[in-house]
Amino acid sequence: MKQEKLYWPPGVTVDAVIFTIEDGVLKVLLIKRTNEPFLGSWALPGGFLLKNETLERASRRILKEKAGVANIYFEQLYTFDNPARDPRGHVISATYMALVPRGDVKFGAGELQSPSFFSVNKPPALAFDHRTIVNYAVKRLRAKLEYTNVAYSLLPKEFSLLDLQNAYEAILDKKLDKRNFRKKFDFLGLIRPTTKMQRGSRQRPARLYRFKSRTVEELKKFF
Amino acid sequence: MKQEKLYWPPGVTVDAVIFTIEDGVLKVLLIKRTNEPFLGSWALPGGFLLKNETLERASRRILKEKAGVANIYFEQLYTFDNPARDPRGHVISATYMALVPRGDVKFGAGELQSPSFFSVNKPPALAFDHRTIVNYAVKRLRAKLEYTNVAYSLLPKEFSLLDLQNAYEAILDKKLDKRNFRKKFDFLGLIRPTTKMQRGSRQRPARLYRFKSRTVEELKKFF
DNA sequence: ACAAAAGTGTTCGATATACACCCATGT
DNA sequence: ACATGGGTGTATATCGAACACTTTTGT
Repeated sequence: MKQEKLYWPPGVTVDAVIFTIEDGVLKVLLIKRTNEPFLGSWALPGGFLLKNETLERASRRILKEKAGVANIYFEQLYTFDNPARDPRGHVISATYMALVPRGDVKFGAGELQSPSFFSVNKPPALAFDHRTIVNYAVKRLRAKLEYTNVAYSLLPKEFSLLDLQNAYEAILDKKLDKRNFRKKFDFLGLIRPTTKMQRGSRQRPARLYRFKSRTVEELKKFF
Repeated sequence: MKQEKLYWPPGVTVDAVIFTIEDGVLKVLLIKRTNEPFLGSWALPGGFLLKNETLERASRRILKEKAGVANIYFEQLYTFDNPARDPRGHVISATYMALVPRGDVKFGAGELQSPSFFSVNKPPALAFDHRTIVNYAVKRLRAKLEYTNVAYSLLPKEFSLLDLQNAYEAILDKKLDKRNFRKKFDFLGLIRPTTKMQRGSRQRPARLYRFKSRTVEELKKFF
């Protein structure tokens, strides 16, 4: 190919927006950068592709390294390539969104980057264009919640109906009516009651439920 | 950074799925490849990024070169990087979807790649993973049609209600009820009648309408 | 007994769907 | 006159939203 000289491969990174629900709040996993640029800033976990690594494999690697989780729900979001996004030059970032139950996360023992979850409502200042990326991810997650069953991937295997409703309320950022919420899930048939009850609270124990399917399904409508 | 040697920038290309409506059918622009690999196959217009070119700039360049259009609606779709998608090696492709009124398209005069529109329902065999990309784009376009006013970008400035309905039917691939369709648009208030009537048919002339806004707007619901 | 969350139905308004006939024009 | 698409309303079904009290448990 004659024009070979014109091709100029930009750097390719992957950044992961890892969401969880903690204390009834939607949170995102951030790490403290130990390299320039933006040394010391909070940022999304991510990095350059390794040799011959695909975008998806790189995302899985990051999920494993930073959050100790595998085989969870994740999907590609968008590829950001604003020329000003990286002071080092032309670096494009393919971004992924992952959803994890808080209890499944195990931060690496010798992790120097102090990975922590932050509320998406009051996050610290972020490196690069990561604030934009988080906002985009939240928007996508909201949309997804309305026409799929992805909520299963944020909750433990067994959960009360209030847990479920709290997750929806945290993500959609609005109050929902308890009776209508339960009616909707009843109608959708996505979850199944177990025989177990929630333990350790000092109120009436709630029945625990499970999602019938732990793979993504699209629904007609939702909320 | 110590791990520099591990970074291996893959090639980065852009491919454009350019849709239009012609003869009441949803069509996609394809070119005949004049280079290896897949020499002689039909493919989406696209190519490697030029030096310092952003993904979006590259998409605009391709739109201009292959379809002679600028300032039209387009959006990023997805970044494909299946390792088997390109026989030359690790090449990732950021894909864009563009919507153009058929009448606005001007194929380049000395164009060797015979750009032509093909129905998305019976397309020829396509190079690389372009069939997958087209299917993905159709799905996105359908979804978009249901909660935005993007239809404006597929139609000429002035159009009859039947033109509009035909566009929706072509994309959604189902028949719609004429009265309900008009009622919906009436309710949504997206279009405005002009004083002009359609000329040159041998039936009763239809009133011509315009979209009130030719920028993308999100709606609550749609079809 | 009391505090706290669990659990449970009905009414009403809005929206979606189904459906058929007369009109205006060109040939 | 006739063929062709242009244009118009109503009735029903479905879905979403609003709303409050009794029950069960732990302390």
